[in-house]
Amino acid sequence: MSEEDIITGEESRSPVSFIEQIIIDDLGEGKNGGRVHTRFPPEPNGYLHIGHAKAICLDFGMAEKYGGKCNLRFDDTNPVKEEVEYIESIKEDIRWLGFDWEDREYYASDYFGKLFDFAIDLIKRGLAYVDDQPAEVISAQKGTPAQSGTESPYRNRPVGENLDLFERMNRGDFEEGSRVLRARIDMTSPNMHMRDPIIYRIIKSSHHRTGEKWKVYPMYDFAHGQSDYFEGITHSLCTLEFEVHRPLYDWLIDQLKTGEYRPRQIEFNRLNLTYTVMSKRKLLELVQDGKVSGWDDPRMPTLCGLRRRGYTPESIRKFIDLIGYTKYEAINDISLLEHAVRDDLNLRAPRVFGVLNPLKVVITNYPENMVEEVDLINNPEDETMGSRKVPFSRDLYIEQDDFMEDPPHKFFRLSPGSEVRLKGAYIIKCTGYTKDENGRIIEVLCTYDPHTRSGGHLSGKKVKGTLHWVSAAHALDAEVRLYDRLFDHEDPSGQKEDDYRKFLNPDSLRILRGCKVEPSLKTAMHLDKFQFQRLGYFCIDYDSTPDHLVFNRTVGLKDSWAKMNK
RNA sequence: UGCUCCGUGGUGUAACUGGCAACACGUCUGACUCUGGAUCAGAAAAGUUCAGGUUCGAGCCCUGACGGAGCAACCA
Repeated sequence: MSEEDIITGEESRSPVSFIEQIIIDDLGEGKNGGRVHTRFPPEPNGYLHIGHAKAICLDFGMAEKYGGKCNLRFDDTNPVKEEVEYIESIKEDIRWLGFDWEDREYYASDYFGKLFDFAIDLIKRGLAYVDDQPAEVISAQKGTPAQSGTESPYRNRPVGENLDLFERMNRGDFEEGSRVLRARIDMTSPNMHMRDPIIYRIIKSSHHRTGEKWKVYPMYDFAHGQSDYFEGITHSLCTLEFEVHRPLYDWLIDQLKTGEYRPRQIEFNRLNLTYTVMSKRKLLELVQDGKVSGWDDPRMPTLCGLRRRGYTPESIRKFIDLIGYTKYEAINDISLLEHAVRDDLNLRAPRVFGVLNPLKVVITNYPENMVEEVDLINNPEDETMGSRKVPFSRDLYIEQDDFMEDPPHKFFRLSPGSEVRLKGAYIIKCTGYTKDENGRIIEVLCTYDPHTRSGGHLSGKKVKGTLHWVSAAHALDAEVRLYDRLFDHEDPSGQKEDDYRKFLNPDSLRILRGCKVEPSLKTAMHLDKFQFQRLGYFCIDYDSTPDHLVFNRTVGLKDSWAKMNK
């Protein structure tokens, strides 16, 4: 595509989001010198989740696509809620997703000085004043959305007094909560945010970067737009709930700007997923209440949780690409996310044999001490991934579900008298089985046909089913963690009467021990991803060691047999 | 009861300055298969919240209803 095509978007028919269209139009009009500069502004008070990924992909994605830049800016204006701990995790997650802010790592706190000066300037221009009233009184005077507010008795305080008071607020002369600085706008505005919003409050906690230097800290509205302005941001993309803040954003920019350049705030819908909660507060509660093992519990929608679950950055980006950006709230089906990982892992995850619920199979006519190495394709979707050798012997394990004593009509697997293919090896026939004193089947007896080995001259023989298996003597023991959706209600937070915690799924984690996996997995590393053939995609958990393998199930394979039986 | 934003198959999104409502997920068939996966072929599924209006023609423009979301933190 030529540069012209990129700007007009005429080359590709693929539809663009309304935001991208705005960018294209702005570029076309030559606004802001034809620059595109975005920013991703997390508050360091929690871990990033997949909703943030939606913002990250937009912020970095638009910059990348239109030859611009995207800054990383920590919105650290509230020292009582923010912690350094989160900063590293946020950076790690953005990098993991595949984005790079280069040297542009900024902090709103970098601008505290300029912000303070701007506040002084507003005071001097009669556009800000110090209010001595307590929070409850100020709040009451704000009115309600349907009822206009009333003016503070301090609203017309002389400039000199405001200047003096504000300086002393910052010096620490006053207690927290005793005074605030307010912008002097319009108490009768139908927009609550324009009713003389508080722009500075006194906080005496130590700040993670500026220490004890400041005793007053700017509010979000007084920091965000100005930070955008200081950084030369052109498109400030945020979620829908900030829509009503936009008039204030613009008002402040109007007071600040000196030339033609101005940043523009545009809002898009946040990401909601079925069967999950997305608010930082709720995620924090789940962690603190021990409902999950931590921020990176594989059931969490956090990026670190998804990573541990076995999701790839590509699959997350693909998913976000699929759902789009609009101006109305939606709730996205988690099955689309699951589709995105399957689709990605299908192409890149090597296939292996793993038996979750082992059932012993003895091939009675197979020589007792013989071991054959059978050759197995690592990935039928990608022959460059080669093949591997897997040991085959007389005593094997297959999946318990793959044998039925008294099978229903369309059961293609093993049952008395039936024949199945052991994938990559032989066709076997079930000749009997034994039960324990409780009537549970503990062993299945089979015979094999030596001519049916894969690649052999009778290997073309048709059988209905193909099973995965492991050689009992060679198999490795493993623990497998099966995850299901954390909530059993589609929209756990949307139920007015019920707390979301009421919908926690009691079976969201099932731990299987004594699983058997093929020996090649001995050397697998943390987060390595595999397809356990016929079962699903699994990855190695952080808890795993070579002597105690632990797998997380990322997502199951589509299972039309299971569906038939529902 | 105020202001702002928004209503398109079950779900998420498309439809360029009005021109036969399209794609994906999901669902259901069938084919193929040494993964009941993948792949392939096909089907069902909305007439665009409703009512008027403008127009040869409206999902798109106008009016009015109805419905949903957001806004009353010294949070972001």
